[in-house]
Amino acid sequence: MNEDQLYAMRHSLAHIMAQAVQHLWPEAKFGVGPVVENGFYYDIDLGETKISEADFKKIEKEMRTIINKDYTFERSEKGIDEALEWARDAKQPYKVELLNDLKREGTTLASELDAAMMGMELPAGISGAAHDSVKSVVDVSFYTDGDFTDLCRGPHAESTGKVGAFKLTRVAGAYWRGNEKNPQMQRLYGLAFATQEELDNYLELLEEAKKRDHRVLGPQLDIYMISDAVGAGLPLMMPRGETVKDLLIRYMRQEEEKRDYKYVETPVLAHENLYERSGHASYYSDDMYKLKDDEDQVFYLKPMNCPHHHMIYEKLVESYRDLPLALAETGRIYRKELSGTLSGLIRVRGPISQNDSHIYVTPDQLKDEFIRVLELFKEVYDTMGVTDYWYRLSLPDFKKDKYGGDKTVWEQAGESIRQAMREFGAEFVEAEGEAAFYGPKIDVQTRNVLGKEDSIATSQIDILVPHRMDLNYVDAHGDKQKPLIIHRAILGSYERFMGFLLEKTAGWLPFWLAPEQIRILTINDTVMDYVDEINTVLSGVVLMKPLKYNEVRFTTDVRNESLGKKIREATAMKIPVQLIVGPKDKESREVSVRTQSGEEKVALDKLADYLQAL
RNA sequence: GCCGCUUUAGCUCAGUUGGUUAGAGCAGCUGUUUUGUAAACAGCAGGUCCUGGGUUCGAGUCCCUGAAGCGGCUCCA
Repeated sequence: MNEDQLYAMRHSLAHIMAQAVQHLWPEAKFGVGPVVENGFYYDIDLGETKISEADFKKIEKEMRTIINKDYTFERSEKGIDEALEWARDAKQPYKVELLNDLKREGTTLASELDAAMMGMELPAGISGAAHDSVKSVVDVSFYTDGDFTDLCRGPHAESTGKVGAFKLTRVAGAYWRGNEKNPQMQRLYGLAFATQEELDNYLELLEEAKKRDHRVLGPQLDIYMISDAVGAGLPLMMPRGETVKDLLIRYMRQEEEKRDYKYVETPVLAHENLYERSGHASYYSDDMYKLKDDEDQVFYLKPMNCPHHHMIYEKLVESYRDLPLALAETGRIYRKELSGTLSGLIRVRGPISQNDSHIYVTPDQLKDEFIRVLELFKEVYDTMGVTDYWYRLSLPDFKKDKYGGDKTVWEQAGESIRQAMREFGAEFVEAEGEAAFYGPKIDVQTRNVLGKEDSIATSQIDILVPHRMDLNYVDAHGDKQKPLIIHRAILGSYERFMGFLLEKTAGWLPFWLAPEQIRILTINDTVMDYVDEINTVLSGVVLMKPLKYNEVRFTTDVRNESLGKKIREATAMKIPVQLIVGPKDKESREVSVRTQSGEEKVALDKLADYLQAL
């Protein structure tokens, strides 16, 4: 089965599901029902009636009945006014709304998703997403199977009998047309594959992915914990987690200082005036933790480090000769995230320890400095073993009023980044409407264990705040100029990156980062004196790559337990190097090294070299 | 924040239509065992059934609050 057939099949299942729902709840009002990765969904408004997972059996049964009847999917076309009449007769207000928008604007504006659902007949060469160019829609298409007709562009499977294997997976709330102010509909999700076997395989994959989830692994490996007493979204780094985080911080600082970044530290609080001056207050004051002191002064817990750094810029920079200037900080920030968005280490309220830096440049330094940032991205990600990522160039969508300032400056900045990316040879996609309010940006995108796209880091151009905050330098002609700012976070936040790394490695962090790198497992207590010798050797091992002066971290398990049990426990804690020591090893002055890749004997006097090479 | 689901021992989970002292495995403790590449054996101990209300002769179980977690939506400087 090819991709197109699979698409048609999944899309047909969306119709069949809607049809089944209509049989069970005739008052159902339908929104849109597109194909998504691995399946489909349909948005349904049932008023007060709530569908729960307990209803899935019933719906699936009805779907099977429809499938067994093997109705043909028949396509028909109607003029737009005729279509509107149909939607009104069928008491489908959401379809009426979509058709009205189609008639008026040539598109449904809300998103490309909606356009894909319409039976739009577009003039040749114009895609559904090109809002501005399409102004009239003449005909729309419908598909009918049995007693169910839906506005739809298609294509569909030949008949309801030819739709492969499916399973309803969940129901969720979803705002009509993605707008919080609109009513919330019930979104029914289903998985669909060509065969039952493929569906089963996918379900198994989901189970496997769960085991790699950093929210499971993190607490299991004593990396971090969440305590109800402390609060939601406020993870506590445990000793092992703090070890990893500190190593990451030290490594980044090493790499950044090599490249002439200047480290600073700024307070976690700031007076409200700072955010009013920077312009952040008007965008984000609802999302900042506000504190009032006894003298009625208002402070915020800092939700970003930028304005603080700009104050240091003001003090340090007078002339173009002072540029570029890169200020860096492990900035601890706090954000009042909505409770429903919190998730493990990936989305927290704080602390978010940012690997943050602001690089102040003249306009003609912008491109080269941006390339240097891209080089650092590559260097760091290569070291971390992160290879499956791509860049997203996020540009403004001027139809949103979020984007202020001079349009040509935005365009120039966007073009500089594009140039830099091309010169550097980075692969990237462009996304309209994803820019920050102060400038275009690139995001580093990857996929999590479930295949869902996620940002792990960002690099942004700030073209607005230097004007807002009146940041200046004097150029070669003695004239006052505004700098541009590259705002970048290579590892994003250290917490988030740790979550990402745990999932990517399934908990098997690279040797240099493992909180407990080595565990000595004894076979019996006749080798205690030899264990002391090994301890002495390990105490002298200091790793030099990729982080310099990284003292080796090891423990000893001399408990009165079987070797098998000691191995089992050490492996459960994902300890990369297990040294098994028994009478035979003592005799031959070796250790038995057990790693994920196998077992080998290493002579005690070669052990230090062996570890350096890992 | 919104919609749906979930919350029982340190961990993973059982717990029938509301009915005596709420169960299991692992972990823990005590004893025996000195072990060669993923769980030695036996015994013991361990629980405000998420919080606060309510219905009932009786609530882990039913109803209402709230909290936290999960899946989405919205948001993400």
